[in-house]
Amino acid sequence: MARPISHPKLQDVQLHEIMHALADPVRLEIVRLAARHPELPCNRFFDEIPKSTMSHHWRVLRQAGLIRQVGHGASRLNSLRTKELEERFPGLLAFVLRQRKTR
Amino acid sequence: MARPISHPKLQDVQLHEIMHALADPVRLEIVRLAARHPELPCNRFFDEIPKSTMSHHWRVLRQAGLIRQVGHGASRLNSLRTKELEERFPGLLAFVLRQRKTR
DNA sequence: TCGATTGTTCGATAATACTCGAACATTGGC
DNA sequence: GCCAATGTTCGAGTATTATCGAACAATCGA
Repeated sequence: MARPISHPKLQDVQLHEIMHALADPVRLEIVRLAARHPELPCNRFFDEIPKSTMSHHWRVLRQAGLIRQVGHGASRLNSLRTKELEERFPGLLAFVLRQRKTR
Repeated sequence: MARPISHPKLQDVQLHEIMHALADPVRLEIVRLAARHPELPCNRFFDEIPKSTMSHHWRVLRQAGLIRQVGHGASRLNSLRTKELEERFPGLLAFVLRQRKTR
């Protein structure tokens, strides 16, 4: 059986933890792609980055409460926790997604 | 004479750098206090934190473009770069200041 | 000029984070 | 069962960051 994937309650997530998760260009790009591509597998669009590195970034985002991972076959489908984030950090996603990709 | 204090142009600041500067509870608190107290000296309200540590945090915020420091006597007065930030990262300050102090 | 105030800089230490290869685990198809 | 696909975990190496005392610099008032 697949082990359960643990996600924090957003109520327990502090703002500085969110900021830390977003303080990396790759993770910002992941968030932007996840916004455009619901149920995004972990390695799509990131062929040049080793999968262990990607796994690390996904875990940081998950532990910060930004994304939710659901096992689906051999894959994990990643989705932004849009609604929950809006309740806990209103305006956060809108702000991040409004920004252009960092040069 | 006082050496000039260097501040980045906000156009050169990238989002992940802003996020990194805000990924620390002390610095978030500094920003919130700076919003309420324009021209805030570096060590006011932070008696329990060593001044060298505070100096470090102020520098991080300054280099990320979040605050501007102006020499004033033996002090440095710190102010949020509110207007410039709103142009470069619209909604950022509003978002941060909307959040409660992290528990 | 002396002393108090304010803050920076330097150096050391500890902690944390990023990257990535290798090995392992899980799943689904054949 | 075997294999390919997907992703995690582990460990190591590197880099960045946080913290803080001590020494230094600048300013102002007496």
